[in-house]
Amino acid sequence: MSTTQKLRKGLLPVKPMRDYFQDVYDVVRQIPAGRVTTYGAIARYLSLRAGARMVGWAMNGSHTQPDIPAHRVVNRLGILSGKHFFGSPTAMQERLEAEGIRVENDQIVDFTSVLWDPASELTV
DNA sequence: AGCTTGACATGAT
DNA sequence: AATCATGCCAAGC
Repeated sequence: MSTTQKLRKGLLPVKPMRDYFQDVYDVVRQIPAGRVTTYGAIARYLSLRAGARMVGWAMNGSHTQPDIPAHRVVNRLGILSGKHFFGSPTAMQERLEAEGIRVENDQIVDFTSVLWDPASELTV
């Protein structure tokens, strides 16, 4: 059970806020290559009251953690909203394409078929 | 010590 | 159907 989930159930007295950043990273790390997920999906899976925006904020710190495939997280429309935060404007797209995901005009082609929803794919 | 601003999402208009 | 408005919470200013 994640730290956030424990907190929600009252199993933890307080939640150091950085911790749900870790939860987010843990989920992101589990995204299979060639699949993507959304900020909202992660937020829902972790029962984050904070919502999707905080997931995005969490990802802001992901560059410190090397093993985070941040390029596999996009917004609910399949748009590469975070590409601006990669080294080059095309880095995110190139990484996705390297995994077999087609990207057209900053948007993932056939988005729904590559979508990986942790709530349904990751057994809870 | 407020006020604005987000790698978002959803409900209301 | 397509905007507009709001919730969420942390940081920057």
